[in-house]
Amino acid sequence: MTSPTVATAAYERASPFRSKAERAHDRGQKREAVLRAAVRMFNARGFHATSLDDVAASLHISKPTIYYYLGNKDQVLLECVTRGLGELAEAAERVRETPGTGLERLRAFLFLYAKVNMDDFGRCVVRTGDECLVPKNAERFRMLKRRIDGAMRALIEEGMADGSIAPGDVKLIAFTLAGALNWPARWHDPAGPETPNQIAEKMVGILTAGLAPRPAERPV
Amino acid sequence: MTSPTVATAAYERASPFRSKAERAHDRGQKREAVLRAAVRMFNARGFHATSLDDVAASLHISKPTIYYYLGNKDQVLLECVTRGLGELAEAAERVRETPGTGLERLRAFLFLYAKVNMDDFGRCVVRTGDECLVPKNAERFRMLKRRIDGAMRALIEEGMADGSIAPGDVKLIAFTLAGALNWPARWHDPAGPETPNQIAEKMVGILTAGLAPRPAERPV
DNA sequence: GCCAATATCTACTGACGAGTAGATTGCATA
DNA sequence: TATGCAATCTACTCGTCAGTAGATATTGGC
Repeated sequence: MTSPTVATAAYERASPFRSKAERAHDRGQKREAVLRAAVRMFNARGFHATSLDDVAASLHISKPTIYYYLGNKDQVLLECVTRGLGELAEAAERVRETPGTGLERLRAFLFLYAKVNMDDFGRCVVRTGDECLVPKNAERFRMLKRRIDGAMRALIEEGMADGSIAPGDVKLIAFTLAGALNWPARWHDPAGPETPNQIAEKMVGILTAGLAPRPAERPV
Repeated sequence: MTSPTVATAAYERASPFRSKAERAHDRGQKREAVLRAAVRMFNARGFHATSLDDVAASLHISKPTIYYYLGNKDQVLLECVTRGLGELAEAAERVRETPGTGLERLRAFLFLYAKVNMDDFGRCVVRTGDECLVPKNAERFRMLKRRIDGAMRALIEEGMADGSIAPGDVKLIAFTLAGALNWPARWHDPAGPETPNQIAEKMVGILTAGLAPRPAERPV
């Protein structure tokens, strides 16, 4: 954690005296470590059941250090969910450049969406209710979630327009897909046998195809 | 709440003196009211963020009265989720007598499952994590959930066996379906325009058919 | 009219946990 | 080498809340 990782000459790298840039980098690393410890514990025990003393203890530091790096408990949670939602927004961004039909693009998004939800910050988004945050932060949280939902609906509409998705209630379809792909945030065990990739792939397949069997592809 | 509802002669019914049965009935009603108030508040604010003092205040009673009727906070929560899981078990039971293909029977179950999840106790099941309960109760909670999951998987397997459901990973299909149908516990607003019946119906349709359009039914 | 059971309250204890004050240490640069 | 900034700690305050002790009606049965 204290070893410099920015590009420096060898003799500098061995020196115990850190440059300004190195110290800033260190600081960033520590901030990151604190955030990660917090989100893991929030996910494992729930936000209200997690005390900042516990989080601090897991890193062998004291509570004021958390306040030094991240601020109060509410800000910690806000940053966690903002990270998660940022990852989802990035997924939406990446899909914007994906070619293909509406369905193909939606599938690409759903796949990334599912994977984020099996990661620390994504899981936190799913597991956190508005009621955990103070009103001002909760408003921001809702706003960011609405944006993701909007991206998903846009893809669904696109698919309906080009005929690659069957017509239907767009809002309810979005909620159904989101619900199905959020759920792994509750049950997925990173130590389990199946990787997030495999799970995401299969789930997207199930949602695309539906339960009822499809007639075999007919040659044209 | 104090009016007797068991069958009694008219003069008895007007009497301010209640019979043993009537008093027992009253007591049951009160117990029920306390449980309902608790589950509503748990759902609205989360378990940890809800104090029993708040629950008591919402009924214009005092905290010890809750202990008198229901026991400690953990027991209250356990009873809430046990109720919800009881409703789901009842749904599974009812489907056992439903005729039809595996898919038809599964659809019937999913429909009831979705509706329970938009009800007070069902919502509580979804919103409650194992980590909210003391270990002993959490174990019981998990066991009851496993039973519901087992019922769903059995129906899926039945459908695969009779060809009404496309073959696939049974466990993951069950999780996908459960996730999608659990999600309304988070977003559904009973005061909203759509009834639980309508929502449940549409969601089951989406999951059965899948996103991709199906070729029009071909006449044999 | 008295006893026991039922139902409910007020008023407390004890623990836990968020958040802060202020001291301390160590490095960095003038 | 003195000064100031960065990083971290110990030791508190204060509020909240689960859970309890024990008092106080009310009422039914004898």
